[in-house]
Amino acid sequence: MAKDLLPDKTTQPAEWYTRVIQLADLADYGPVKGTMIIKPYGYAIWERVQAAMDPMIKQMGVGNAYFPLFIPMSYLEREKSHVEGFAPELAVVTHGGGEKLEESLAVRPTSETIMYAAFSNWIQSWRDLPLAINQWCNVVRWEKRTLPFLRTSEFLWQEGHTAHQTHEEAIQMQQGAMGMYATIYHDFFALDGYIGQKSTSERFAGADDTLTFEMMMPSGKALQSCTSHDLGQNFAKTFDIKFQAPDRTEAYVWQTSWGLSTRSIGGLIMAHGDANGLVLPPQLAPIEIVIVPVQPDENILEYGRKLEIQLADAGRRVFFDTRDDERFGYKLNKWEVKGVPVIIKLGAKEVEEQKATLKRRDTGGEKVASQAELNGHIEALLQDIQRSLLAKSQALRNENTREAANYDDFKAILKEHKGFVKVFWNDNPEAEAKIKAATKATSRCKVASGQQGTDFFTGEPATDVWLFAQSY
RNA sequence: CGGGGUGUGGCGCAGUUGGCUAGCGCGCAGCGUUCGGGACGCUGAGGUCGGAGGUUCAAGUCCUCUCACCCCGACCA
Repeated sequence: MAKDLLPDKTTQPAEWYTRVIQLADLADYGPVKGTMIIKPYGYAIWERVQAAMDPMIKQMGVGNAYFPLFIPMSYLEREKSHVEGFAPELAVVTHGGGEKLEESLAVRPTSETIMYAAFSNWIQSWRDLPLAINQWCNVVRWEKRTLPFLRTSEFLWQEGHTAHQTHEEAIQMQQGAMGMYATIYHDFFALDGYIGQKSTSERFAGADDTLTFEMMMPSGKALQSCTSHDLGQNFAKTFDIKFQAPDRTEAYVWQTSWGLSTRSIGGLIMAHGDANGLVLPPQLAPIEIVIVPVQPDENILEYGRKLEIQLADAGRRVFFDTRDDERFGYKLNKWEVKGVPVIIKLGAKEVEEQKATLKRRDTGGEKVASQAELNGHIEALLQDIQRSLLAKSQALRNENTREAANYDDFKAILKEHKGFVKVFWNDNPEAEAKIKAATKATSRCKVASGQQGTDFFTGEPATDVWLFAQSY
């Protein structure tokens, strides 16, 4: 086992995390603070995410486009709360071609403003709606404290931006996007969390309403894993995005925006990783199966090549590790740290019996399959790994969700366990600031409303149920 | 931005009250022996000590300035 190579995950989570990223060859640090070089193995995971999500985005009627990296400062300044939210973390270009620029340019922290200035020109009639654009790109937010994938100064994401005739249609889009994200997290990342609304102080700068997907990490901290915003008509009014309706009246559009970033990979590493390194869900694994020969023996190699072809023909992402300068044990550890879901061990025994020994990464369990049954076994095994990783994630979430009736309970739970604390609460920024100062926890999302209860902080009647947690 | 810490081959580190040619482990290259859970031997390549200035016969080591990075907080997908 590779245990010795890694710091302990529970007692040294930060060291474990950064070390796994290095050992699994996912990423390296860039020369500028907070930047990272995503290496081919790490980027391949992102490509799997893109391959899964891009068709879903298109299915929602959203087309891919590309908008410029540079945004005139005046654009950002048009929407007041938007610029207030992003100003502290902007990277600004002041010089170009050796000369000081007339107007400084922000490196996009998100693309609402530059897109909506264009939307304003593109939208005249109700026939131009809905307008639905997505872009896969990088954005820059000058973060004070950074960690690879989880919080980097530059990160990759997709951002969807839509404009609609009615508020109902916009809300449907907002919810549709969040539904897609939930599917991606469930079915591909094998991660579960809670979907809900953000509080006044946590919502996106410029949005009327923000939906979020909040996941629990093994450390007891929550990770905001993606968001989907109902922008109302805030940007429509500042960017003058109007259309003429069939009844000849003029109206502002209703807008949404939604994004999922490479932070998701950070969540994946934290949530599924173990003492031996990365554990990848098969759906996102660049390599699903690696075949490792016990010895560089020609009979074994020949048999391995046969299995490799057999699996590749069945559509599996398989890699046959034929390096002859690394020994068997070394290779096993190498691939385990990299989180490959299934390792096939091949030795003289397997060749003779025309079998294969399959070892699953998540549990470490082994079984033997004949060559004839191999494809079926692999298929079932990959599905089972995917399923049980999701179940594990759900169990972690459930075990770390506790209810508190009052502020004392609340503080006691956070102190003892961290995790999510479920409470009745009336959304109130001042109260939230006080709670945060005292406990480091903030509201993560509202998960229910229309119930009967008592605000855990003020003791007043409340109808909304919220989750609080410390967050990454 | 506040508190703490670290800068010496690719990585991890040692280097004493200043003293000779700056070491060790891992990794890397070549050759050989090995090969069912991180093998071993031999040979070899690779650093001018974060940077600048200073003290001294002599600086990795002392002084001044400076830069970078890491960890802990406040800000955040």
